[in-house]
Amino acid sequence: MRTTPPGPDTRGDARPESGTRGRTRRAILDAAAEVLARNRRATLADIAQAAEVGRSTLHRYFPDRDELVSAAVEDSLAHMAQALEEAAIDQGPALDAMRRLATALVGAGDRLVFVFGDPHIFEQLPDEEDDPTDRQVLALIERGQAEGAFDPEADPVWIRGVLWALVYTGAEMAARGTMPRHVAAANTVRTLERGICAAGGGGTAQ
Amino acid sequence: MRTTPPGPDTRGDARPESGTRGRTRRAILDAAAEVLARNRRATLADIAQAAEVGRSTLHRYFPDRDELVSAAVEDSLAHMAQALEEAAIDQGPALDAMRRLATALVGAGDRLVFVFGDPHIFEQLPDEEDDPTDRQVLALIERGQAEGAFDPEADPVWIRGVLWALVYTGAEMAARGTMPRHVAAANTVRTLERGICAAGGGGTAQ
DNA sequence: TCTTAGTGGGACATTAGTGTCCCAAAAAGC
DNA sequence: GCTTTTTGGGACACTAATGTCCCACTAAGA
Repeated sequence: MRTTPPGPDTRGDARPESGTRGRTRRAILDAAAEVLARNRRATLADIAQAAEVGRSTLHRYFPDRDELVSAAVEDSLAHMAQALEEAAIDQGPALDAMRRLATALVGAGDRLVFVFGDPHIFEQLPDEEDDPTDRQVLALIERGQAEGAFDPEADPVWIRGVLWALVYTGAEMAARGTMPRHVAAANTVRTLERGICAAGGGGTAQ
Repeated sequence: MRTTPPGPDTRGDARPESGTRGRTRRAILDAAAEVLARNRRATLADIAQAAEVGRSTLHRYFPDRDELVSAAVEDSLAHMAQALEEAAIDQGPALDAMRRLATALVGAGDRLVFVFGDPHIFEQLPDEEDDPTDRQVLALIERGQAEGAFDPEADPVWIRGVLWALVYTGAEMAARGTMPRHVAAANTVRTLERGICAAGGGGTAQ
């Protein structure tokens, strides 16, 4: 007599990820971010197909759509958090830190587009204030302003918005194949630093 | 005996928009852009409700979802085209033209978010190359580079991407109430001109 | 090799969204 | 005022998407 039904073993947290299961879960989450980034109305069947997984397998891992989306969001945020971790943005000059950050985030590609491309998802993120990733970014911005590296007159919240928007643009262009990733990253950094104007007479700011 | 069924009169193009019908159509298109900008999975019922219109009325104007979306996209593009027209971006110094353009577009708000926020919609726009709006924007960028106002080393396509991204950010913040519209527009222009760095030591490009 | 975990796919039931039709009532236009 | 247009809502059929279950098959691991 079998006591446990087939399918992924969810009881307890003892085994975090057993080989096969881990890989399947990965594949599904990756596919979800990729597919949903491009089409918010994609069906579960679309996602399963992209993950090269049966639709029933997908349901085995994520009982319903909401759970899948939540998990994919969480996973994507984790990816970004790790990219941010590796960029060590609390170290060195703020300008350099920002460069590392932008480069790292452009590399996060689809996941960025997925999470921030959909206002609906975006709005119901675990309170912005509480998100450690966001805190770190804001901290960097404020540090940069204090150091005199970033525009002191601009609202930090605005700068954060700009940062995400430009990184998003870079990630999107890279994902779309408009330009190779490293070029996109370089452009992002360059634009962050000087806008789109020529070196000399650019900022005739009021 | 009545020969014409109730509902909007679509025969011929004689009468472009009879008062009531025009207003209803407007309301639906506005609501569609607004609602879809915030939630791509919104249902027709959601849109009808936002437009303060019965679901059957909505169907009367737009037989199916695809037609509604197409019409809403077209309408939004028309709005932007008009904003662009009013900005007269082919006149005066490129820098000034860009300021006018950015300001005008931030004002387009939801419509911008609607059209450019969804890669799925965005990708199936009438060939980018053929879109006159886009041509004008690219022309402005190239003119700006020729005039020495815009960064001559940056790819015009990249600059266009940046322009849309920052305008989008401004529009979103205004729509979300984070800051009043005119502040958002000012921030957009300022960032376009000088990035996020302080005036003096900013662009230590590479 | 043998056992077990994990999978794919088919066959459903259920639901949510879509699209159609009709009719009484409200609004617009005269 | 009266006529015509337009509307909202209900009832409906239809479809796509979701979620559940089962079973045979395969890959992984002892």
